[in-house]
Amino acid sequence: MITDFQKRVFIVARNIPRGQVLTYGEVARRLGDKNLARAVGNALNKNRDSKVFCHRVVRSDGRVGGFNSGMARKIKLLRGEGVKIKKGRIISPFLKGD
DNA sequence: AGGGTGACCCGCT
DNA sequence: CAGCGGGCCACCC
Repeated sequence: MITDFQKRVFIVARNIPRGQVLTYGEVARRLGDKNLARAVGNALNKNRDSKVFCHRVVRSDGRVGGFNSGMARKIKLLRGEGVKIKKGRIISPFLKGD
């Protein structure tokens, strides 16, 4: 059973353009509350059917974060979209590790 | 109703 | 860079 909250998270994740990433915190901000970041991860984790785009959601410190199907897979998907990942860190001007 | 969990975030040391 | 601690939230016993 998917909750209304999970639905909103899913919608935001789906709207992330290919080759681009958003942090859990940014997703939370889009939902209205910065502090939802933790709950966002929780939601994505439960939504196993949506594993297709949830890989575009990463941590604010530049690390990829987790993935229900394994983060190795997550990194592969991101690389496949042209996202640069160096030593486990995503290269993006929006993230700390740039 | 109350406590535990987790794909988090921020600040400080 | 690596820990630690506190805060926040939805969800599941």
